[in-house]
Formats: sequence, C-alpha cells, structure tokens
Amino acid sequence: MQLTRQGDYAMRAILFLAASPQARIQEIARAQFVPKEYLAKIVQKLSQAGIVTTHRGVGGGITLARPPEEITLLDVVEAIEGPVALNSCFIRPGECPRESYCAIHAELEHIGNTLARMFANVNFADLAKKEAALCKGAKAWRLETGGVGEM
Amino acid sequence: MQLTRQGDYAMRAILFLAASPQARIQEIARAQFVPKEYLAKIVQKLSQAGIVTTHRGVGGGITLARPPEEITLLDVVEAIEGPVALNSCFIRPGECPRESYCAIHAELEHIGNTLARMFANVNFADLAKKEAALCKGAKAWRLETGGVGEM
DNA sequence: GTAATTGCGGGTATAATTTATCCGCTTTAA
DNA sequence: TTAAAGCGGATAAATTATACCCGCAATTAC
Repeated sequence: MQLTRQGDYAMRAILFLAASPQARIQEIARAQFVPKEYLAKIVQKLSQAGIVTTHRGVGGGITLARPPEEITLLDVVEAIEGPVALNSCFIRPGECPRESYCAIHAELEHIGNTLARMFANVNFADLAKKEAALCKGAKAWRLETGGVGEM
Repeated sequence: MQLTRQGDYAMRAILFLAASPQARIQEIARAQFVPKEYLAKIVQKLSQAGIVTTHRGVGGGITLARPPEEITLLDVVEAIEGPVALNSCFIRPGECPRESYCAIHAELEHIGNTLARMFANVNFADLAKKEAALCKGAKAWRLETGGVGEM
C-alpha cells in the first residue's frame, strides 16, 4: 500500500520547481537527496505526461508546464505509478473470473476512486505554501536543538 | 498503488468464510482460484493476526475468529500487507531528512489515514450480503449470455 | 495406539518490480 | 565549434511477490 520511491522523488521535484521557476536536474537531485541519473528518468516520465517542460543545452533545465495551482498529486502519481487503483482487476479487465459479481471488487473500486479524488484535491501551489510555513517552524526548531536537514 | 495478490486472496478467503462456518484451506483455494500452498501461507498470517482460528486434524479447517461484522477490510489488509501508509517515511521514522518540515509527508499522512478509515468502514458481513445480491444478478446474466465463472 | 487428516513452519525457486547506473546521441546556446 | 543539458536505450543489482515442497505436530476416528 505504498507509493514507490520514484513517486516520492517526483513529488519532491515538482515541489522544488513550484518554488524555483527553472532548474537543472542536477540541482534538484542535489537539493532533494535523489540520485541524479535516476531523477533524469523520472523527469522523462513527467515530461511525457505533460507536467514539466524540458529545455536542452546550455542554460537549459526543466520548468513546470503549467502553474503549480494546476498540478495535483494525482497528476504526478499517475504519471509515475500509473492509474490509481487498488486492485489489478481494474487495470486488466476480464482477468478475474469473479469480476461480474465480486463485492470486494466493487468496494475497492469505490475506495480507489475516493483515494484518487483525494490526490486530485491537493495541488502544488498549496503544498509549496505549506512547506514554507513548516520550514519556518523547523528552522526555529533546528536552531534550538541542533537538528539537521537541507531546506 | 495496488494491493498485492496476497491481499486479494486473503479478502476472498475471509469472504468465503463469512458464508461458510468452517472450511478447509483446500476447499477455499479451489473455490476462489487460489493456489492452495500459497493460501496456506496467507492463512497463517490471518491466524497470527487473530482474524481466523485454525483447527488441525480430521474434520479440521479454519473458521473466523469473530463474527464477520467485526472483521473489516482494514484488519485483513493490515494483517497481510502491513500498516496502511502511502509513504515509507511513516513506517521507518527518522529515515528522511526532510521529515520535520515536509508538506508532502503531512499530506500523504492525512490521505493515508483517510484511506485506512475507509477500509475500516467495510466489514465482511456487509460484503457477503452484497456478494449474494450481485451473485443473483450475475446468475441471471450468465444464463442469458453463457458467461462462465465459479460462484 | 495407530493411521489418516489437516494445519505449521521452514526452506527454496522463480518471476516481477524497483532502484540505480552507464553511455553514446541530440539539441541548444554562447 | 564547443560545452552544457536532457534523451533514450541497455543493463545490473536489490528487493519483493509468488509459488511450491517437505517433514513435523496436532487432532480425530477406528
């Protein structure tokens, strides 16, 4: 029941871009503790999904393809992990012989849809705002306790 | 974002037991199209989680440890797949350096909790009732179309 | 008390997926 | 023309999921 690390990396990258207009993969990778070669692959998926736009060559990098208000967790999760569905039945229909009368199927479908809706209700502009607020708090906390962590 | 096949098998087994008071692993496996050796492993987990009670020897088999009204999807999912959490951060705290100020973390935690609550709201008595209703419909449908499938 | 049945638990094999890295290529701007 | 940056294909390594097997322990019937 977990997202993959790829999904995590992707969300962090988009969150980073919501705060910086444009950045190179290498920069994002460094800031977010992600192996840059791997992040490059992830960015390709995000690019193919139309979430980011890439620019090659000197002075290149990646930017969000649309304002962060219009990018949701669902967009990113689906770009990386495929459709949000709790059961493989939904992804390859006709596979399960119980399909036509399965109460579990029906229930999981409903819960999965609700889950997808929850993801869709979170956009990256809000996340960036929240992060900034949390970050402020954490900064104060770090000064007091000597805790560490890139911000 | 999917449950594993194990989770699926486990749910089907419990649903089966909600309709039959007691059954052998082999019976359940046959009826639900599950490899019986594999199901045996899954039943062990369900047993250790206190969801089913097992009885060895002639005339043995497994029974639900409590009435199906009191067994939820969450119980079964957690017994098989571990805690319902969308991000590994929640399972191994202290791993992520961003933990203390991460807006994504906070959001996923919230969504994950809601998801768990949705699972907890579905019990197997209700599922069994729904299945019976769906099954009736499917039976009629099968007679008309010649479709197949164990019921 | 012996035999048949049924689950227990440990081990192993296979496959699939996830994570990560590498390298030659294309595009782009200076 | 060159250096920077992403593209895309290949592959390796690690982890997890799926499945099977076997001897053992418990239980019941005879």
